[in-house]
Amino acid sequence: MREPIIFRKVPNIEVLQTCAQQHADIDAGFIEAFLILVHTSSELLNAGVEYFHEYGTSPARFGLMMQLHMNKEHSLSPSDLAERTGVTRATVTGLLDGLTRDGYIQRKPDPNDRRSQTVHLTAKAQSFLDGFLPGHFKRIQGLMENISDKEKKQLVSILTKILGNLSVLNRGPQPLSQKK
Amino acid sequence: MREPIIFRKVPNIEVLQTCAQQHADIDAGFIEAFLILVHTSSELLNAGVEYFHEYGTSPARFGLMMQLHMNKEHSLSPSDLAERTGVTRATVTGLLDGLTRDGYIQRKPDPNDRRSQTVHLTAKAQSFLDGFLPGHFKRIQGLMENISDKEKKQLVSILTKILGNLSVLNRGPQPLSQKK
DNA sequence: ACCATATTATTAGCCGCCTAACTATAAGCA
DNA sequence: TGCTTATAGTTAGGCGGCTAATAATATGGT
Repeated sequence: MREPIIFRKVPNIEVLQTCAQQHADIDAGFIEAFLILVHTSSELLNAGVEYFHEYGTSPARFGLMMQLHMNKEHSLSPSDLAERTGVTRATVTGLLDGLTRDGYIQRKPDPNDRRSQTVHLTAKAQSFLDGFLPGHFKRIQGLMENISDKEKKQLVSILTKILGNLSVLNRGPQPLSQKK
Repeated sequence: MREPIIFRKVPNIEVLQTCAQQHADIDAGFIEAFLILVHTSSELLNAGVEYFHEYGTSPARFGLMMQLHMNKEHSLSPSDLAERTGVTRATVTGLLDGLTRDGYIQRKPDPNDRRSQTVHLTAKAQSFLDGFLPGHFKRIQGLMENISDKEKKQLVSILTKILGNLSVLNRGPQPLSQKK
């Protein structure tokens, strides 16, 4: 089976780099580090997709089920799920359709708000998660465990710095009045 | 505009972690580092998607155009493009359809092999790339440039280690005979 | 020279993501 | 009270991934 691609294998790791070299004032080292970062993560995610697939599910579905699983009441509204997993409500609708069809969740009308619903895990989903989670965590741990504590700290610190750059860049030159 | 999501915002950064704590023999620190890695990269990619979008293109289309741009003959077959960008030929067909429709590339029959084609950048694509590339590289550099050389090396070394773990895991217990 | 096999591009259909538009309901205010 | 505005979920349609199947053409072995 071909590995799924989350975000281009690597956006042209050598190509981009060769090209970068033709531009003065660009340090190819930065570009390289960036590409390796993106590449590694994309490989991790691709492998994850395959792993989920072997267990008959997907990252998207798993995300929803985990949110329900971890919630006190074991139920949330579709809007909540969208908010917590970071996708649109439209996307959640589609995913819930599939999960319902396959018997992992159930939608019930919300007694307090007739626009709204509550989503519940079925017994099938519960037992799926019980079987799936230990291996899932072990797998992730296996991917990281020859990383020393010191390296772990370095990694987190560097990544945090990069994330910071991103949000500076995003919030960029903000409009002065943020009208509400 | 809502930020696009490449791979779930973060696969439930606290949720997964809280849950991991309930499993003995799992070090939540590893899970955390993993999630931050994936999260950072996903944010970088999401921001990238937006940036490409502002310029009327997408990472996928950019990838193809770059391959053509960097190639000596300034042309490649769809199969080659698929191979180099790491997506299926079917995906390339679709992307080329769009790029053709919008006037960035042209398909020509391959004189040597009647199954095959050669894909060429148009003048429009050339001038698009000329205008786009410098800012593109500068943007990436801006995301990385408060990372010291030492940190850059640490980052690359750690990521390489993780990549290594992945390929060990993938090639896992290999069948003894690799039948061609 | 021929037939089996491989390769090229395309198609059809699914998934997960998006935006935009719609319906129904709730909430807030004049 | 009734009108306006906001919110919940769905739908429709597009994009970029994928697999599997297809037609046309090359290639290789006997």
